[in-house]
Amino acid sequence: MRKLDKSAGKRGFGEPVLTRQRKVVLDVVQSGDTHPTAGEVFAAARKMMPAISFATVYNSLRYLKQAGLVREVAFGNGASRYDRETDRHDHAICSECGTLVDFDLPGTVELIRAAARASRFKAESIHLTLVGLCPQCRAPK
Amino acid sequence: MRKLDKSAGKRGFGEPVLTRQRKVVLDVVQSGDTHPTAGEVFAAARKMMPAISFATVYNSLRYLKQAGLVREVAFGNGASRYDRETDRHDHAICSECGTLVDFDLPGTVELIRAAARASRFKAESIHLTLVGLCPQCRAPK
DNA sequence: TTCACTGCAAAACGTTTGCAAACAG
DNA sequence: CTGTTTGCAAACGTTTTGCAGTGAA
Repeated sequence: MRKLDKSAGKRGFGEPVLTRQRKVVLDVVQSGDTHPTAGEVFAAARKMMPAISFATVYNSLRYLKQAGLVREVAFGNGASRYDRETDRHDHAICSECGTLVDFDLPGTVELIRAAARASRFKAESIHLTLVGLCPQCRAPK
Repeated sequence: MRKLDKSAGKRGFGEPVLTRQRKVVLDVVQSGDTHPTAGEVFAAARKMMPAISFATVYNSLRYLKQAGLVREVAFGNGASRYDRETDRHDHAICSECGTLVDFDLPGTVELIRAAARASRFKAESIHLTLVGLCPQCRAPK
């Protein structure tokens, strides 16, 4: 799925244009398995490039997302979080500490088919989120 | 009318109260199988009670949600939508027209167990959302 | 030069909150 | 009378946008 470039016709063959700032933003998202919010990405990016602006971080995240280099995880109406893992996967969020982790559930092909049947939709993607207690928070104190 | 849950701890005594405005808001949410946004609820509520304010609609929705009478469906960072169906169920959202429908997927007990195992979380609830084309949008015009 | 990208500030959007007045018990 | 709820407006957090200036092909 190389679905880049929605408007800027000129550019070569759908190759992502990684400017310095976009590279910084990408590095931040990829440099850990946390799922930073845009604000957190901004703070981290600023340490590498003090002049970068909030808008550029947002623009970059949007660009990287549509370029398929990061994934946005929008959960509730709070701040979106950004995920370096771009393949299909599921999320678990801790109801106590807010930790968000990726995991992979086998059998999603079957799942998506069952969901499509039950909803009568033509399936494009399926999103599965588990809410519960993360290993740390479930541990007895 | 249903018995309300008073276990909400915070307030000392006093039954949860369905005031006129809360009743109107509840009626709006329950009077269709659409999943209105807070703004849409506000618009509809105004027709029944022209003096009702935006803040009251929000406050009422929050109240009704925690009283277990409506369910909030927060999807992405857009506006939350409100669902009269309070039992566990899944959602399908149309990528073309935005239609949101409820459906029920059998086997979610097994699913939640598998997800808990894969994530090592202690499961509380699981949310499954299918993105695709609704029956209308998939149909040839 | 050209054209996309950056940075800034301000707008947009959905939601919450502070407060005085209205109201229910 | 006491405590809750309302309505208003203003504040809030997140994201987008308008626009002038920058910088790379």
